[in-house]
Amino acid sequence: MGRGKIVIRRIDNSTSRQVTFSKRRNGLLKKAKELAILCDAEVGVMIFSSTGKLYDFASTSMKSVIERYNKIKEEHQQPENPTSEVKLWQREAAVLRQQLQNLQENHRQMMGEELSGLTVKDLQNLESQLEMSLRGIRMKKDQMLMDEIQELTRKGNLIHQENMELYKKVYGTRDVNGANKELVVTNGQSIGEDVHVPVHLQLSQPQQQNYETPTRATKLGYIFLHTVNESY
Amino acid sequence: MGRGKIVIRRIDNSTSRQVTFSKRRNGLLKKAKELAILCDAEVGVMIFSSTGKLYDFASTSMKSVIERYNKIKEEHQQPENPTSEVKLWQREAAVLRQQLQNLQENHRQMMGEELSGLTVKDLQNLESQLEMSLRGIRMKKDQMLMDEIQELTRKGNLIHQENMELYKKVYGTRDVNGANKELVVTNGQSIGEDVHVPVHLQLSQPQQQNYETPTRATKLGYIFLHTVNESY
DNA sequence: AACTATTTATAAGA
DNA sequence: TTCTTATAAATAGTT
Repeated sequence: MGRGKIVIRRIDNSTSRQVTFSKRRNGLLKKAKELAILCDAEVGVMIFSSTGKLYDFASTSMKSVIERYNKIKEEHQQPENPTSEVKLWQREAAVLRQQLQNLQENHRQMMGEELSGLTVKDLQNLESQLEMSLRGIRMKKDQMLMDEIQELTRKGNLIHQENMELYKKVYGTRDVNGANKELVVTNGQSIGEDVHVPVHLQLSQPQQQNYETPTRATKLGYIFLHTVNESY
Repeated sequence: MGRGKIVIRRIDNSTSRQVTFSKRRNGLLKKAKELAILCDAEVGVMIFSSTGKLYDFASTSMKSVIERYNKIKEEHQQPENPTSEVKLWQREAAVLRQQLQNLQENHRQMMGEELSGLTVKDLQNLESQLEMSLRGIRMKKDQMLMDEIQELTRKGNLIHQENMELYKKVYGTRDVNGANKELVVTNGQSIGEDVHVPVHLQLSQPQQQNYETPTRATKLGYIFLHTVNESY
């Protein structure tokens, strides 16, 4: 229900994720309220953002909802005494510390450190993973550079057109072409209306399989041209 | 969002109320799931129908959600908690949570995910890092495979020598060489005292720069041999 | 924080 | 309950 369809998986971009969180959180809370009113139901909703902030709604009170929940589940939520609260936090810290250690070990392995415990199979998996990451990162980087080039080209064209307009205003339309050359050839190179000539930009280490017998091609005198996007 | 607009007030007709409850309850639970996945949030929803039946969803577990809820509520109830031990542990948990988040972000980037916030420079650094890691991991993997080959060769030689000894004991020293040939040529290939012939083992994707004009080399009839270690 | 083109949810009817 | 369908509502992408 938006400009485009989305798949339900974690949103990578952290800004988008936050924006979506804010929108959908409000939507969820609103719908919870409506359900409670329309259908005479007791509803409780608790939402913790990834930064740990709490957003909640309860049609009656959260205490009541939780108690009713526990009653149905036939469990007991002990009313915290100070001693058990410390223990709670200690357990929390222990869990976090464990997660941190696991992730750190994983991270070190991805950095090519601490490989001693691994089997050949593990190493191969790691290798594949890094190759995949590398491909993604290079693609992203190249795309950014290409976008920048396109943007610069666009701006160049705008300025060029502006110059044309200005020229006409100054000199009229007589002999536009002749005098124009001096204006547009500013940097020893003309900025075309739109650059369609493919440029070989070797932004990343090329993968060998992307080149079909380059030696033969060059031997035959071909000029080996391709756009960056075709490298992947 | 239906055939007609409705006002949010208790639905009088009990059948309609029941039908609407069923539809909207499913909708609410679905949206709760989506929010949790899309935005990496911890979400808990509890719904009691007017007949007292419970429907719930928790992205992690309801126990965890309720505990976290109580934890946060107590934090706010007693901002000046006299037991500083609790605060100590809370701070510890906060620090750990922050470290975990940082590492997770870093890890995702190394996995080629969540690259949207990065500059070209960041991406280049990431790329170099991964290339370095990859080199280390490949070296380690190849070393392990080489070690295994060496170990197998060593064992092969030991067995070979053992066979020689046994042969001597059985047949004495007469005509050792002649009869020996039949014994050692077990697998169509002799296990030498020590294998000094370099073997081309393409254990990893070769880097193009490691090959000096291979086409020319093969054309000239050279057999392109090198040990694995020379690939790096 | 608004805007809107789309998708999604759902009210009503069968 | 379940399906269908017209319409309201939510929201993804954009500005």
